[in-house]
Amino acid sequence: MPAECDCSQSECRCRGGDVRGAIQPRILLELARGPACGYDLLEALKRDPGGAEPDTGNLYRTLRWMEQSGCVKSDWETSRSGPARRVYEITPTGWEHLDEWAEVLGRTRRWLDDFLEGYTSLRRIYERI
Amino acid sequence: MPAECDCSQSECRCRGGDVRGAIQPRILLELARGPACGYDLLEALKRDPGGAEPDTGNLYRTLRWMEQSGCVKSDWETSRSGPARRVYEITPTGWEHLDEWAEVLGRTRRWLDDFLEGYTSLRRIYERI
DNA sequence: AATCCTATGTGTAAATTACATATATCTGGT
DNA sequence: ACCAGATATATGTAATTTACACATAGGATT
Repeated sequence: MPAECDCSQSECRCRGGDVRGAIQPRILLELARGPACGYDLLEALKRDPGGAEPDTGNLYRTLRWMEQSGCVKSDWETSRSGPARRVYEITPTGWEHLDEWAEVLGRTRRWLDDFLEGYTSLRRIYERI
Repeated sequence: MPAECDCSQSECRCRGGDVRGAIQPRILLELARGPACGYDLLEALKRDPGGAEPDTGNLYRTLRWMEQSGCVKSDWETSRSGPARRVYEITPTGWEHLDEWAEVLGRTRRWLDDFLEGYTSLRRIYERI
């Protein structure tokens, strides 16, 4: 059983149920709303209801990788007070990738629909016993 | 971008989009339909539309672990012709876990709904530019 | 001057997933 | 009789992903 399982065994495989590699589409969708720096994204993803808590290290590394692959581009912003911020924005390539992610995630949702439907009907049968 | 990406770079993070740890609930749901051995489950999961190709090694290991944790129980079946089969069936504990998985997966689906809705509306705005 | 919030990053352990391989039984064809 | 192929279970480990810990630095507040 996932996430909220409290059996603190090291062999417990009570994790999962969330979407793998979701940090990328989440970043892209956030940037689709407008430019943001890593810290902004971190805060935004924390607020995202139902979404997994983002990991700082992975977020910044993913952003650098996404820049290399052309999904986002960044510029240093020093005008504000406080430490310099690397502000990211989504590129046309990023939009393409977001489109592809949306397709894949649509398929995932359909699979979940089927699974949950199957579950519900089998559960009804089981209850009758 | 996920799954179907063909950029054969080793650093390409074009994977993901599927549900993490899904092999467990998939096994439980299959066993909820009736008893089955590992090979049966393998075939069933292959047929499952939209579901990821199951991995032989992980399937058998997961089954053994699930038996240890009480979700399933098994008996050797030697009556049939061919190699002996270890036939699994779901236990009441397994049903409880399946219920928990269904809850978690329901939340994942809601998150996907929100994501895809956000995507669709932002995409519409982007197109207009 | 100490502490907190903002901000970006690196290092690496732990967990998961993917791939390769080993073993054994039976069936059907040549 | 022998070989290929389907059935069936399992182990070993490489590759990848995720999680956790830590380092650094500017500026504001107390």
